[in-house]
Amino acid sequence: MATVRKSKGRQRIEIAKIKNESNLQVTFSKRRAGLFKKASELCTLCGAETAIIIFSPGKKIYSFGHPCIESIIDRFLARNPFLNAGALQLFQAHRSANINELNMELTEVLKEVEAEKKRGEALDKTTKAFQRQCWWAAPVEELNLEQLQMLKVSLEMLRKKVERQADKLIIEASEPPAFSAPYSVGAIPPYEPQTAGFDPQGSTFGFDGHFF
Amino acid sequence: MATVRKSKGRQRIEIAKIKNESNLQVTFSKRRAGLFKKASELCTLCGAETAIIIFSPGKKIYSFGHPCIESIIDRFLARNPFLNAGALQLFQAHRSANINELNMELTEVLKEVEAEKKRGEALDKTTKAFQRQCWWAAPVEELNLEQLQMLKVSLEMLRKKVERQADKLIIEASEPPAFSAPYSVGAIPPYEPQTAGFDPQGSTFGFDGHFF
DNA sequence: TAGTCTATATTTAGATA
DNA sequence: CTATCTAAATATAGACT
Repeated sequence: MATVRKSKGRQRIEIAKIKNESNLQVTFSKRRAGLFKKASELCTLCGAETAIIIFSPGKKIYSFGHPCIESIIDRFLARNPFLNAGALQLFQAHRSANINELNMELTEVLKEVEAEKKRGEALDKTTKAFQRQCWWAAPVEELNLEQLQMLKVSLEMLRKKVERQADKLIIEASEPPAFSAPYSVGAIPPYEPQTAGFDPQGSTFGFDGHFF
Repeated sequence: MATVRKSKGRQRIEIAKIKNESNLQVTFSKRRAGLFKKASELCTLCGAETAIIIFSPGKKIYSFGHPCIESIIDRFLARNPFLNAGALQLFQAHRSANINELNMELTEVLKEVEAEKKRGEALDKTTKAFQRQCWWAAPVEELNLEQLQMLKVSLEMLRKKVERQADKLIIEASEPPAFSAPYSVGAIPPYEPQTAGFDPQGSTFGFDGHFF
């Protein structure tokens, strides 16, 4: 009697965009889980520090990080301050006057910081406690003078972002605020992936995922 | 005649820190490559956007990103502005006077930005060109009013970093500056991992990889 | 969307160059 | 560190719950 084959087993698939929407979803879930597991194992086996961020096709965000995703990102950014520095300068050439003004402001601010620091406040215990905290404190441990300057560059970048966004807001009505913070998979031992739901507010968020 | 077995094949290993330094290195290389490949496949198969950052046990940095690691990180941070916000407030409580001063400065700066923007400069073509650029431009496309405020928080954070690091520099001699920018695996089709060598300058960088 | 069950495709430990 | 080879360990496509 011919017993019906339950399954043909794993089939080979071409590495190309899956067209069947349902299959795509299932494959995404399974492979995302697999990827996180592999990352977790890499961390444990080799003592590596790993961060993974995934935006699903539906724009949901999933992340993994050990020992702490933010600290890893921070260190990455600190070492990678501005790949587009050349491009920025080009941009600045078009607005150099205003930018110079802003830069002077920035210098002022930094001077203030210097001044406050020079008042000689010793590092208090609170500071130390917080340096044990996660992302924003961690990289401080590693910053040297040069990296500090990168931070300064980052500061300038942020200002530009704010500035450019402000431009945007003039010509676009802004969306209603809604925020939910993504969670990260932090520790390894109890390996357990988590999801962060963040629903883009409709098509105003319509980002096609390609910049070039 | 007994033909010598060339290999016992893949052996099961315990998922725990590999003690043999040589094995650890080899396993790290192989599994890192495997992880990047899996990530690449996930992107292609499902149209996901993925960023991976790995710090090797030797503190070298490896990264993967599609379509662009910085844009993914930026979007992650924009949605994840400050998990430690509560902790920060505690910290601020100890220095509220000074912090308030700094915040006022910040407000000033932001006001300036507002003012400049209000001069009504239309977005020029240069701006648009640059918005097609990678990380620093990309997120601007997605920022709403609320996210803009997150940026402001980030700005404050950066200032604190600078400030705290300045404190550090008082009590520690700084290392000689040396910088090399990490590369990223950007596109998928020709899958090809890359390495970024960044040698920490000796034990002053001695970071044990754990914050807690 | 998340599990379960096959049967097979892929990855990779260990040895070696 | 990178590459290759082998055989065994894992991951996972497809079908179903």
